[in-house]
Amino acid sequence: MVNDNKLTLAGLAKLAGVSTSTVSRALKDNPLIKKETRESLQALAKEHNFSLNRAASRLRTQKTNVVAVILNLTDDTDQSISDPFLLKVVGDLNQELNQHGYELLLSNSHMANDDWANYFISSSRADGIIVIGQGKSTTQVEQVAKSGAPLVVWGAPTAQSSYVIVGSNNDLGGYLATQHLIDGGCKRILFLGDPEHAEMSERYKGYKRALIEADIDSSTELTLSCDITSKVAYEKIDEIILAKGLFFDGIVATSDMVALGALKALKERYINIPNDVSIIGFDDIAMAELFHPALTTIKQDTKLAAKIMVEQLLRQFNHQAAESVVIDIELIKRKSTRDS
Amino acid sequence: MVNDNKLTLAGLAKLAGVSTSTVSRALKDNPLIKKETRESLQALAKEHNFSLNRAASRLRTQKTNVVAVILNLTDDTDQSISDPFLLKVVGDLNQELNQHGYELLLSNSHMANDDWANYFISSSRADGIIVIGQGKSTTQVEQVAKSGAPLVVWGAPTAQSSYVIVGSNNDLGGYLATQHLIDGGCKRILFLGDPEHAEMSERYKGYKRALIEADIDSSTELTLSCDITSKVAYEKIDEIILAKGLFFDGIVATSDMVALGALKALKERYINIPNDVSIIGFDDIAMAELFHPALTTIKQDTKLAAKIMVEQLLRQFNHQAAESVVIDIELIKRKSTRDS
DNA sequence: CAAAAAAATGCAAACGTTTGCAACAATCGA
DNA sequence: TCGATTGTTGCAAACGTTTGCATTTTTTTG
Repeated sequence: MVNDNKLTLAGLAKLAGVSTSTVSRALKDNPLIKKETRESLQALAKEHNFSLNRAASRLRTQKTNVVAVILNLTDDTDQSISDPFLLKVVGDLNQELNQHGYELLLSNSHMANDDWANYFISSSRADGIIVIGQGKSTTQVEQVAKSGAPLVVWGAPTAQSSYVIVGSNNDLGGYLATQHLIDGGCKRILFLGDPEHAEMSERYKGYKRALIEADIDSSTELTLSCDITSKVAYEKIDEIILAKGLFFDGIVATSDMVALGALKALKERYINIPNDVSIIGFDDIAMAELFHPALTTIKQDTKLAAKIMVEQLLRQFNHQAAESVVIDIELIKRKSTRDS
Repeated sequence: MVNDNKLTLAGLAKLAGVSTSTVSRALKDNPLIKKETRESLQALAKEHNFSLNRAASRLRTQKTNVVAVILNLTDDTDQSISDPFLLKVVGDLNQELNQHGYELLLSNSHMANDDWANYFISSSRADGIIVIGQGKSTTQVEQVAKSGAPLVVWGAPTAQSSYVIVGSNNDLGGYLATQHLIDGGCKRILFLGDPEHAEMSERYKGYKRALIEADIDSSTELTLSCDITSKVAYEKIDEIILAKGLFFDGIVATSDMVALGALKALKERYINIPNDVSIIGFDDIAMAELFHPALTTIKQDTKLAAKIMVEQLLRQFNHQAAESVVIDIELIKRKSTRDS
């Protein structure tokens, strides 16, 4: 069963008594080859379970059919590992890429090489790059963009960006989340997250806007900057209550993980959710509804996001114009907030 | 900045006034080349930020430096997406592979092609395969093994396996988990999971053994077969309580996600955890301690697992003997079980 | 100082595809 | 029946590296 010297196109050709060009074309179902020969060659290939040497064809065609997906983590913490949302995006991208005949080369920003365009594209490891998350610094991404390599990033779409960004309507998300709390009667609403982070800052804007429109306290005392992990969120909430007491009655968290960390801190103090404090998250990870109380959140549609990202990347492969796109979000009402 | 016709080895050679062989060797720091020329060529390469064409070198060397990682999902449900544990393993593998100069090509068992060895290895897309999860059917994996391709699978190690399996000591895990519940005073302990699944059945064995040793009810009435998702676990617990009432006082769940689904079902009925029912999970996902009560569980060391899997794969690359290895687990006591 | 040994570099042949072009075979129209 | 047209296949040159071997340069040695 194991044939040590693997079969090549030339080998198959000799077996069939035709030239390599014929076999090559036949296997790609090229109509240049007579239908019968095509079919018989395909059958022969299957019989000997032949498989094309991808290294060779990539060299010849200068196309890899691989897309590098880079998890752009914030430097300090292993956000990737603790945040199911990003990994869900990876999973959905994989699905979508496969459907278009591409494969997914997984990387993260902790890799040795910093010049992504060079490392992935010039070296012909991949045809394009998808970066998940803008992190705090965008220098690496901008470098890729400048190199002209096909690129799509998941983040906060802005009009003036020099590269294609696909992302949720974070501003609206922050707005709707905040408004939902207001509707439920919250008067002092905490923003919990990292306003330095591109996406999060959009959510922050929406939060601010909702507060101002409703003429509710929007003092900066209410914005609590913290990393996007449940652990840090937990600690932040814990220490601020210790320091100032329970001076708020609502929390807009920038991610479900953050919300869940906050939730834990509150529940440990026997604070009633949602009556004493309402909490709303962002993402709608699978676990959100498992918690008690089930987490109200702003859902990001990762399936659609993956579809669009791949589409925009393919457009670049084909030298068509690609554009940033904003994806609709949706308020998912559960039990961690009061009904309006 | 964008040089449309990329620089090749030959180009660099011409620039430096040497031969391609010299440049090739110099860039690999081959001591055959005089140290000074080596350094000057490396500097030149960096200056023009040259990067080797990987397709070409792969073709020439017949080595890809890529490892295919296949998420072996159970057919029906998207376990990958909902289960953070598997994705954590992927993340850790990525880290570990990178450290050894390999890249990670991500796939899942839903891909079109079923002949993994052919698709990944013969086609020289990758040098080896790591399969995460044995699922219910092992035919695909066995086919890879038979092909002789370098292979490591994450699952339930068994002595008589024809391929290398790395996995936790599931039997011991199940045993310790059950014993912990017994120590806490539980008398009727439910096993919640899928005994058909390789790893889970090992855990089941441990569970049984602990019960029998302690001379506690181990009737099959107490084993509840369910898929490895929180949703199904939730439904199962819900419906069994509806049908039979609360006839148990402990649950050994085969994964944290399953445990969390059960937890939710119980809490919705205001059943006290851990006093009315104690619950213990398996995996120790990041979220386990966020829940209320924080989930007691059996921790699987994914970092170590990744390290060992990669090590065993590299051994196969070097034609050294590789072997299945069992990884120690650890009981993490939290709040969903009573102290002994 | 010449010959031998050692060190440094270059030549050229692979690796396995793809594809423009040439060549041959079959069909057609007049 | 013979050119012209169309349909089918083969030739051979890339694609950009790596590497055994030959060749040149430098160093050593008697």
